[in-house]
Amino acid sequence: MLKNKPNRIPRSERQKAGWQAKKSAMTRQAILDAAIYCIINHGYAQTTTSLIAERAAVSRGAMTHHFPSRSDVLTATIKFLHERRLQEYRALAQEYDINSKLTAREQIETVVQMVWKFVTLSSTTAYQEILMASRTDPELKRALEPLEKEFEEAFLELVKGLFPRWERREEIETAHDVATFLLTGMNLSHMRSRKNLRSKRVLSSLADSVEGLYRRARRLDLQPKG
Amino acid sequence: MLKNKPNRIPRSERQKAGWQAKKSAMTRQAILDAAIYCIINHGYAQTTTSLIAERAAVSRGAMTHHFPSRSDVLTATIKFLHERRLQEYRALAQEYDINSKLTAREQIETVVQMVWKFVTLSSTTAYQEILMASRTDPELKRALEPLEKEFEEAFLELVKGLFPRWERREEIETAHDVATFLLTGMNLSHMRSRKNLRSKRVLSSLADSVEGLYRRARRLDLQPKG
DNA sequence: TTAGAAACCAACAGCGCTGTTTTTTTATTT
DNA sequence: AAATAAAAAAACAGCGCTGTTGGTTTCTAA
Repeated sequence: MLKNKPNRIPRSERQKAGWQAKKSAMTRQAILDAAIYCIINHGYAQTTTSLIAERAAVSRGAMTHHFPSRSDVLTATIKFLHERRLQEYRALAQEYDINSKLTAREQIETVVQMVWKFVTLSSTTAYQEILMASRTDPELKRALEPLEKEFEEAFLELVKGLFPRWERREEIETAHDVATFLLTGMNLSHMRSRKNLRSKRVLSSLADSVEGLYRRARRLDLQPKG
Repeated sequence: MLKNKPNRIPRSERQKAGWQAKKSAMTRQAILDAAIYCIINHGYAQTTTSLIAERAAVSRGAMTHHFPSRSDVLTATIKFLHERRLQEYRALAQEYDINSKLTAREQIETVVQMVWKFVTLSSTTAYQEILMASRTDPELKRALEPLEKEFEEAFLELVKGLFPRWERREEIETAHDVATFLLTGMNLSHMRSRKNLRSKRVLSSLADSVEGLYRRARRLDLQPKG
């Protein structure tokens, strides 16, 4: 949804130099936001050009001007989503800042909460829609591949930054993999019965796993000739 | 693909009583098989009626006779898939039969392998396509809900059958949840680097988790006043 | 063997989506 | 202020998918 429709912007603003470029960027952004909205609320396959344009409050023709074809919009959208997810993750890492006075266990539980929060974000839903679609869409797959790789690396780096005393790459990477896979899988499952109870137990078991990996890493760090 | 095209069946067979019913069941089955094939190879959204009919080597009109609308085919397909998945799981449970001479750890590793095998089956891929589509398709969601519930229960029952000595419901259910969520998530992730190494480590960590839950359950079983 | 039912097939009409073309509006530059 | 460029809008044509209709073949039962 285009929050600042150009014709609603005061004349003073609209006469400044560079206004056209600003306006263009605005509608471009509105289109990308709308595309993500549609992917989340209607699914990837149902995200048609008309639907995006309508949501962005832009004519389809205007959209064509910025993105000649449907796949152009969607390619740009996945790149934008990629950036947004990185940004959201960094924000979460700050929000769930690990207080150094916490015990190792408490720190781990905090990070598990954080990853869970991230995995249940709507931008993750959008990503999963795209990931699933890419399985049977070669063009999308090609566009997504480098982003996946980059995201994986950035994600791991961030987690490592959260545990500065956790030096061994092997265990922290495994812990990270276990956490994301488990929480992603849990998020996708509907758990049609006793959802709260079960998810609580799963989260606790996950913290146990990570703690086990952490202890092993500490042990091997202190006594490197294992 | 209709393997036994009616006109290729010998006259002797075709003159038996009840032949028409048999033929009808055959094409119905061919349609359902084709639908699953299409969902796996083209994705849920791209699974059109024409595509299914073509794959099943049946005219679209014939298909209409069995399933008046697209959603009729797909509803029948998810029910069929549901049965097939239960059946495949039972088959795996037999194939990976737990030898009672194995240690607890070995038994656990075997079951982890089994669940991994199940999760990477193509029928699971089909299921995930449907699950994902159901998120934004209310009709599909309604049709899927009871099946999900039933499958969850049956799945848990089967796992419990594999560990007769593991009595406490709480831990075995958690172990089951952890295993399926983790393996589902891993299967969905592409792991763009060092896939083999990482997945091996994740599997081993999963076995550790399950083992931990198992040991706790044994402890609490033997000493019930904890 | 024949009437009627079941299964199957082909063709059509309506609809929505995409991509293109044409026209109009808005901004920039000299 | 006029010329040019950029942005936005509207209209159109082609295509594939769905559901429907009318007709043909194949089976069953009297």
